[in-house]
Amino acid sequence: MLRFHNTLSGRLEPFTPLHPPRVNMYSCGPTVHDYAHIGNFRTFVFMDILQRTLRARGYDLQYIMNITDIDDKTIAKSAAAGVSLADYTEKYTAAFFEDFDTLRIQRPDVICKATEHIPEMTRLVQILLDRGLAYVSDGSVYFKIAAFPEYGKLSKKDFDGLRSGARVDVDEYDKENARDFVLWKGKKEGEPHWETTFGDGRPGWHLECSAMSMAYGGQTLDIHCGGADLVFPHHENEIAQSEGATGETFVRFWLHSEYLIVNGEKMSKSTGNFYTLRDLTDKGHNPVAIRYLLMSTHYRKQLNFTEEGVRQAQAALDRIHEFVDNLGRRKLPAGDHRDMTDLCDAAARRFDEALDDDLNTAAAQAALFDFIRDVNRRLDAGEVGETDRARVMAFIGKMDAVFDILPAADDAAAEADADIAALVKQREEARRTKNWAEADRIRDELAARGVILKDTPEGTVWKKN
RNA sequence: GGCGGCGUACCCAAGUGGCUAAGGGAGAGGUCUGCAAAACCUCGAUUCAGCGGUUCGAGUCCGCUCGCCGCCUCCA
Repeated sequence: MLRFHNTLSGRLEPFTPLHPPRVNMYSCGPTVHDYAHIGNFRTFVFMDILQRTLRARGYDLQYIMNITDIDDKTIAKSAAAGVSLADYTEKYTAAFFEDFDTLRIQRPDVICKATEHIPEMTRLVQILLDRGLAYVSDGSVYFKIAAFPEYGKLSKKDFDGLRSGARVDVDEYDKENARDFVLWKGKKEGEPHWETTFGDGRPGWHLECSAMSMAYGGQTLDIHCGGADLVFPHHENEIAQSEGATGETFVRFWLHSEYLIVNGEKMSKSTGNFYTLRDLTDKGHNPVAIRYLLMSTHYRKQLNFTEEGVRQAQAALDRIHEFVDNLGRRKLPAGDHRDMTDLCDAAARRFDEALDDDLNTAAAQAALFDFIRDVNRRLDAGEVGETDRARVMAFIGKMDAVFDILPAADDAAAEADADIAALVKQREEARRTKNWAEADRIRDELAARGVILKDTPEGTVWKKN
């Protein structure tokens, strides 16, 4: 039984979609004004585990993600760079999905850009105006929080005091209440704008997620997720806009991932602890190790990202890879063992139960390592047959459908260096004739090239360091 | 000030009242090996920030103290 922590209730709840097996899931994507950083990817890896788990459980998932390609930052930066907004955001949108590939994050089924959904947004604004939940002021349209009593239910904030009391100074816009948020920003000189019946301008940030998520996922979404920092005000505002317009529950399950911090403090460019994925891969870190590290802490707990952590993750990853390689090249007798069948079944069950429990990836990793140790023990004892191997690999395949941490087939091919293979063969011949001096010479030569040799009962295998 | 979270071995990290506190890294032994390396196996917390309390029983619940962090403004 799959269950998730719902931010709305603050509790773990059994997950059931509104219309099984269909699941509509929306997550807040990037504002494409720069390269995404490692903190962003913590959240996107979490979403990746979420979508893969849902698919592994047989759900017919439609995963929707937006691209914010118009906002203050994108407008300002594109202008500063002297390129069009579209050209500017296209560059960083492409970079964003390149990073997805690098981290093996599966792409959403629907990727929607704000600028391509202006009609959906203006329709939503008009409905809110018609229903008295929004008002025009000084050319812009604002959502009237006082008209939506449930405002604050997601972030557990009480705005009663603020509504009647102190009014914060509002310099630029004329709002009835300081907490009212902008739906539609009035036209400004030099900024992109669209014509509407309630005034020319451009959408406010919160609007796009309500409009696009409902356009693709319907009035009531099964899951909406994002980083914890979006709970307020972004998601709170989405609820107000959406439920205000439809009168229906907007989202049934809200899932939020906690912050990633770096070296114990919040990532910021000024303190020099700000990493993009590219910074880390340039330093030689394996992106799959980064992926592994990002899923080794539960998503609702802060993760302190360090390069030492990446190294530890790489070591853990190596152990898994080693296990699969070793199992693959062993010569095994035909047949199977009852004990091995039970072992595989139990591992698969434990792995699934861990993920079912609010995506407990750390516990799922532990299940994997326990399994690896148990199989290694039996391998040493000669208690693993060909059929057992197939069962082990079947579980490994199931695991990797969610974790996606095993080497891709073409990775292995890329490593197949004929020159190295020839030297390894020469050394094996030297060893066969007990020409130890020559064998050691070749070993040293390869070591100098970063190649590590492993003399196994099945022959010598090698890998690049 | 309001809301929320965290503090488990040298490091990372599970644990959502009840058999001997998962797992990974590092470390220490051992097996294999021509020697190595790699790999594999084994061993590592009478103890869960501290102090009280509830309970037959608490790392797990309650209270207080100390330390750390997030949100309350754009932010994954």
